[in-house]
Amino acid sequence: MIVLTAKGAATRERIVLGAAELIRGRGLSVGLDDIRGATSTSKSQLFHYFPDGKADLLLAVARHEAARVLGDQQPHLADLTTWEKWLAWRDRVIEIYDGQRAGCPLSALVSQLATPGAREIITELYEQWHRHLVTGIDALKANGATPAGLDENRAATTILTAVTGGANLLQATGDMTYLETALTDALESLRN
Amino acid sequence: MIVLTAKGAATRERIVLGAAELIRGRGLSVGLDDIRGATSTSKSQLFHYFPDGKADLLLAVARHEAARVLGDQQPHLADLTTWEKWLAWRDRVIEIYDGQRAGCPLSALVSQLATPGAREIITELYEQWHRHLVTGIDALKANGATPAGLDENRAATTILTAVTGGANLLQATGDMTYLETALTDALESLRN
DNA sequence: CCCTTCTTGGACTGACCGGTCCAATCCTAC
DNA sequence: GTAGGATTGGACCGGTCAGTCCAAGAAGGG
Repeated sequence: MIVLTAKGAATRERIVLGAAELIRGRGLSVGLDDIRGATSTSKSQLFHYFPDGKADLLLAVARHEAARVLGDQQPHLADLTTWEKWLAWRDRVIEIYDGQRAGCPLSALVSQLATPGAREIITELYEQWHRHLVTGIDALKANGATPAGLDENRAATTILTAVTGGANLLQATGDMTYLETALTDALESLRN
Repeated sequence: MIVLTAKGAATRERIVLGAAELIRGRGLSVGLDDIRGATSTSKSQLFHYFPDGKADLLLAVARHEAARVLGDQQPHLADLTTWEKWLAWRDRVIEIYDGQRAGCPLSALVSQLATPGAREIITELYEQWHRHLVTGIDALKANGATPAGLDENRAATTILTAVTGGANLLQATGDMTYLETALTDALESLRN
C-alpha cells in the first residue's frame, strides 16, 4: 500500500464512497469514467490509490458495503436481549430492505468479483452476522423464555438464511412477502 | 419470430444449450464469440436466431435454466404427498445445490439482465415453485399429520425462502450448512 | 528556497466485444 | 430443376472501457 497523507486518504475515501453510491444505484455497468465523474477525480488518481485497478477499487467498495450491511442494523443487532428487541430488529431489517429494493449492493459486487478476496469479505460478513445472532439467542436463553433444547447455532443459521433468502427474493420479484413471512416464521422458533 | 425449419430449430436449441452450459460454468464474462466457439456456429447465426442480439439470447437461456431448476427437482416436487416424500425432496434439493456449487446459473443471468422480461421469468419461476409447495402441503394436510392451523401459503413461502437463501449462502460462502439447516428447520413446521 | 514526494490532470492506447453486412450454400415446394 | 427462402461463414466496423504515461501542481522538511 502506498503511503498516504491526510489529503490522499481523504481522496481515497471520497472515491470509495462515491463508487459505492454509484454502484448501489446502477449496479454493474459502472465504469471507471463514471466513478471518475461522480467523485471529481482523474484516471491517474484512481490508479494511484488502487494500483490493481478496478478489481482493487471494487474490493474496497465491497469491504465498505459489507460494513454498511451490519451497521445499518445497529443498534438493534448488538442488543438482541429481549423478545421485543428481536421484533424491533426484525422490523428494522424489513425496513432496510424495503428501502433499498434495488438490491443489496453486495450481490452485484459478488457476482462481478469471482476473486477469492471477495468471497472472503462475504464469508466474514456472514460469520459476523451469525455471531451477533447467536449472542442474541444466548441472551434470550439466559432470560429464560426460549423453548427447551434450542440450538442457538442452528437457529441463527435459519434466521440468517431467512434474511438473505428473503432479500434475494425481494430483489428478484419485488415482493416483500417472502422476507416478512420467512423472517417472522424463523423468529418464531425462538419463542414458544 | 422468424420461421424455423427443423434444421433451424435444432441450431437454435444447440445455441441455447451450449450458451447455458457455458454460462453455468463461467458465469458472466461469456461473450458471443465464446458461445459461437462452443456451439460451432457463426456470428450471423446468433443474430439470425436471436434478432435482438445478446439480450435476446440470454433471455432464452434464462427461460431454459428456469425450467431446469424445477425439472431437476422432479419427480419429487410434483409428489409431495407424504412426510417421507418431503424428506426425499429435501435431500434432492440439497444434492442438486451441492452438485452445482458454482451457483444457480440464474443468479448470474438475473444480475446481468435488468430487463422486465428477465424479472418476469424469475417471478414466474418462483410462483410455480411456490404453487408446487402449496399443493404438497395441502396433500399433507389431507393426510392429517400437520399441525393445527397451518397456513399452507405462509409455510410454502418460508420453505422457498429457506431454499433460495440457503443456495445464496452456499454460493457466497461455499458452506452447505445454511441450506441444510434452514431447509430442515423450515420443513419442521409441517410436522409436529 | 529547493528538493523530494505525494498528488492531480487528462490525452492516449489497445483490447475486447456486440452488432452489421454481404455473399455463399442448403433445402424445399412447386 | 429452379426459384425463393432459410441457413451459414466470417470479415469488418465502431464504441466502450480498463489501463498507461508523462508532465504539471501542491506540500513540507531541511
